[in-house]
Amino acid sequence: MSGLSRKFYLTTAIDYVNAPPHLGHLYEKVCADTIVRFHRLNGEEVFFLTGVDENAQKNEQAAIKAGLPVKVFVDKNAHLFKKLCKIYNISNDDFIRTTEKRHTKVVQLVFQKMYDNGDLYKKYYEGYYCTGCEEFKTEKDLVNGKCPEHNTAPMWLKEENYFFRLSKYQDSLSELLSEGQFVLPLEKRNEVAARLKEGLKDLSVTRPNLTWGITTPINPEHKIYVWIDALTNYISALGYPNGEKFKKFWPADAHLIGKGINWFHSVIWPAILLSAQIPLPKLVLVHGYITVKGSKMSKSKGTVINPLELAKKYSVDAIRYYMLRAIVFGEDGDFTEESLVERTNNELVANIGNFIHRTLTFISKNFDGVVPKPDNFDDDDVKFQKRIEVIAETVGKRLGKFELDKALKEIVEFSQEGNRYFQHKEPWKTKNPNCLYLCVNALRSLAILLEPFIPSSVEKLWSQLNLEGAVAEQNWSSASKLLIKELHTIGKPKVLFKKIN
RNA sequence: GGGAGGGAAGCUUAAGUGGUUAUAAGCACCGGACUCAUAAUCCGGCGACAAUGGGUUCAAAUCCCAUACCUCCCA
Repeated sequence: MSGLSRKFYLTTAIDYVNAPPHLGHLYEKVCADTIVRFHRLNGEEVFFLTGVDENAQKNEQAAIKAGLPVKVFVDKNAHLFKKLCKIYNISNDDFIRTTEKRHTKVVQLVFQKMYDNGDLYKKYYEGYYCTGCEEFKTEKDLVNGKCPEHNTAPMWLKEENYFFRLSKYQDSLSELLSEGQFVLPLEKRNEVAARLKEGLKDLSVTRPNLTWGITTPINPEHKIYVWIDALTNYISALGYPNGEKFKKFWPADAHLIGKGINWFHSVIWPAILLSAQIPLPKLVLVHGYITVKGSKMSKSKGTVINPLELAKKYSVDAIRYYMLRAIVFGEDGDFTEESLVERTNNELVANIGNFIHRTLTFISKNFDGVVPKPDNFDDDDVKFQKRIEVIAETVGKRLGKFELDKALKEIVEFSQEGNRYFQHKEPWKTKNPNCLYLCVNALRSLAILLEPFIPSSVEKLWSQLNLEGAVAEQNWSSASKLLIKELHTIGKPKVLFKKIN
C-alpha cells in the first residue's frame, strides 16, 4: 500500500436524448459509479464523467416527431438523464451536454488539428443513404431495396464530405490492440482486432446541409458527424487543451461502454486522438447489455424498462444491488422483477440485513447499546477475526479487476460467515462479549465494503453504528481493522432493507 | 454469407481442459436445530450420466467432425 495519491478518470458513454433513459443507461452508470466509489475509498483523486449526446440527427428527428423545437425537446430529455443520476446516487463529478459551448469549441479545435495534420480531405460520395441510420448503405446491406433496420427505402445521394484518413493509422492501431490490455474483456479486444485485420477504410466525418449539429471550422456548409463530435466529450469536459482538469486527469483510466460501441472507442477514437496528437486513454472497458426475457429491450415488444418508474416501485439500493450482483460484468444479463425480488429478499434482506439487524438489536437490548469489552479469543473468535482481516483485500482484488458481481459475492459470503459465527456462539444464551465485539466490527467492515454498491443504505448503517463522518470518507483498507472499540455506544437499530411482498 | 462464443442438477452460476461412480455454491424443494433477528438464521438432505449424432483413444464433459439451437461480431 503506497501512500501516494493517484488519479482515476472514468467516463461512461454519452447517451442519445431522443428518448427517456432506459434500464441499460442506468446499468452503465451504476457500474461506473461502483468502480469510482471504490477508487475514491482507496484514496485516489477521481473524476467521473457522464453526459448526453445532443447533436445527433436522431434527436432532431425525434423532436420533429414530438412536435417540439429541438432545443426544448433535448433539454427535456437531458433533464431526465440528470434526474436518473440523482435518484440513483450516481456520483458523477460532471455531466456534459454536447450542445454546450465548452464542448462545441473543443470539437472544432480537434477537427482543426486533424485537418492541419493533413488527415481530413474532401471527397464526393455517391450511394444509397438511409436517414434512419445516418449512413450510406451498399447494395448488399439492403433487403428488398430497403434498409433492414428501418424498413424504409434509402435515397440516392451524392454528397461532398470530408473524410478522415483512418487508414493511415492502421499500423498504430493494430499495435495498440495487440498489446492486450487496451480493451477488456479480452474477447471484446479480439473482435476488434479481427475486424482491424480486414483493413481500415477512410471515414466520412462531416455531413452537408444539416441544421442541427456542430459546424466545421473550415467550411460553414458542413456539420461534424457523430465521431469527432461525440467522442470528444471525454476531453472537452476536462477543458482540453489547457484546462487544469485536462492536465490532471487525462488520459482517461477507463472508458466504460456498452458492447455496441466498442469499435468506435477502440479504433476510431484512438485514431482521432493520434491524429490530433493527444495521448490515448488507458482502457476501454466493455460491459454487456441488459436483456428482458432473453432479448434486447425493444419498444415494439414493449419490454423497455424505465428506471425512473422502477425506482418508484423498488428501493434504489435494491435495484443497484441486483444489477451489480446478478449480472456477470462484461456479459449480457437478463432482468426480471422476480429475480430482483429474489435477490433482495434472500441476500440483501435475509443475509446482510439480518446480520446487521440481529447484531445491533442484540447489543441494544442486552448491553444497553454499548459494545462489550472482549475477553480472550477462542478459536472461533480468532477465525472470524482473521476473516475480517483479509476481507478488504479479497474484495478489493475483485473490484480492481472490475469483477463487480464477484466482489459482491465475496461480501455476501462474508456476511453469511458472520451469521454463522453469531449462530454458533449463541450469545442469547452466553452473552458472549467477543461475539458481539467482532460482529459489530464486521458491520463496520460491511459498511465500507458495500459503499461502492449501495451507498445510501450504507450511510444509514454508519449512523446506526454511531460512527464519525461518512462511509464514503473512509479508507478501504480500514474495512479490515477492528476500529470499533469496547464501550463505544451504538445508535438506534432500524431495519435497513425491507423484504418485498 | 463469413467469423467468434455458448450449452452442466428445476433455475442461476463457480470449478474442471483425457483417466475409476463429474467437484462445488446460491435459489427452489425436503428434514432437523435454534429463537438474538424482518417466519429471518444455522445444520443436513435431495438432485446433473455433460445440446444431439458420430469419430480419435485402453480411456472424453475435456481432442476432432457433423447437425440443430441461442448469443455476439462482421458483410
